Amino acid sequence: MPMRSRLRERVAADITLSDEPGKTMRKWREEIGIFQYDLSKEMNVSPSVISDYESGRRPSPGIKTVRRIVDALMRLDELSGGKFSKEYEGVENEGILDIKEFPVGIPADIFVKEIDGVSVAENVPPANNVNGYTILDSLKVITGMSSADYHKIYGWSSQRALIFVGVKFGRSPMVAIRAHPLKPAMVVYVRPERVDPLAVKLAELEKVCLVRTELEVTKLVERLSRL
Amino acid sequence: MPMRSRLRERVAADITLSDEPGKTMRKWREEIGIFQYDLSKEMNVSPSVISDYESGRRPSPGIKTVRRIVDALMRLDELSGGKFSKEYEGVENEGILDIKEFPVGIPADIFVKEIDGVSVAENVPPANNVNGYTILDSLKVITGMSSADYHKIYGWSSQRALIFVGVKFGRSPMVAIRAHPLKPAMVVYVRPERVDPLAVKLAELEKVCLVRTELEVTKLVERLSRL
DNA sequence: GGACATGTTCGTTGATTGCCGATGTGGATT
DNA sequence: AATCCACATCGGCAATCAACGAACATGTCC
Repeated sequence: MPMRSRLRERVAADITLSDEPGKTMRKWREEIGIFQYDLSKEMNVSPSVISDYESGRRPSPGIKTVRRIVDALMRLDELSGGKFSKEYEGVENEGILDIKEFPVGIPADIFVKEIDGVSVAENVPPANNVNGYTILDSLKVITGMSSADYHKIYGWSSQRALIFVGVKFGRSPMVAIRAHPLKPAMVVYVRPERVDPLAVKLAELEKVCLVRTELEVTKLVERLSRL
Repeated sequence: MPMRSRLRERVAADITLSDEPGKTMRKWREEIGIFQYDLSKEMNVSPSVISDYESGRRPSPGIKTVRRIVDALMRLDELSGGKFSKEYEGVENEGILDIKEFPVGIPADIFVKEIDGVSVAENVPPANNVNGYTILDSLKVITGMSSADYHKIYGWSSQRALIFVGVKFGRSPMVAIRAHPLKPAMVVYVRPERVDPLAVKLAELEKVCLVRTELEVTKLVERLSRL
């Protein structure tokens, strides 16, 4: 239900961090092109409430209020054809199949259980929390990504699971991880042919926990999306 | 003073939009790796305050509070070597020299005055507000940018000023604008040799106001940064 | 002038926040 | 068992927010 668009986040951050949140709220309302009245009706409040915020009488609204406002703005934009939200979709990257952040961290063991995962490396301290995941086409990542783009894999949190599909033995992904300065909390191989002992050794060296799963990718995405 | 990093915005949005802001706050504090105590000292409050938020007793903190927390987190990360904030800098794009959003919209006429601009096109309704600007190297934009990346120029608001440097007659930039579905509110040419009448005509057709300035780029950036 | 449309200002009321300090807890360490 | 450490819990008070509705201001279009 809580749709996660970049626009939504951007507007929320802009208001939250503004010195004059009221004026920032107004900026976005006007940019989207709706009236105080309509916004207030969408939120089920009286129009004066909007005006009070925008004119600065309430200089530090609660985040619940900000959220209601942002979501109302998004809905109204959607109704009028979503001219706005559609403009702000990011460009997709070839090798990255999916990338998400969790609003709250998830304990590693629960994450593993949820994807029917089996731990492969042993000498790894039980990872704490997983804050997000990235699903990668391992071939495309290795062949087709410029080194400058590598950090994109890590999204907003390095404490994440990197999920590789199209893995044969799992050597190259671990080598790539070894080479990169940022380390994930967890690496997942989806239906690998088998797992090379070297990959395991590298995982232990880097202290990332290495997991394999036999789930299909589609199934995997579905499971992850209801976390 | 208010530093504008992508990480900062991301954390702010994440907390503001979270169903459980407390848990989200905790997620980030732990990810950065600091204790409640240290965070509280950085904010000059007692440690129980942090705990109260994180444990959810205060489910809708004001944005002033969120801001203080986020900024304290950023400062603490900076102190410990900025491991975090540095990871999240975006990749630079060749043709884009600078791109910023204003927290509140700025009336177009004030914007023009601020950069010693002179209006060139006439039959254009006085633009409303300018919400941000992008400074572009006109040559590189035309030769070196893939069409998929074009939307990046518009950042977060299409109601913005596109500022072109390295302009000869100003034909190609206007042609490019004509071709693209998104239109800026204003186009600025920095020290053009002269302005082609066709460029003016296109500007009038597209209803974007066209401005020239004789300011140096460095000077321009400086002026814009204190808006 | 009159009738809308859009937005502002303000007094008020109840709910919630912001903050503190004291006290409690569960786990390491010694 | 004694002592930290990191954090949770709670009562309580002042400050602020959330929301309403009525009155007020400006435009602008007959």
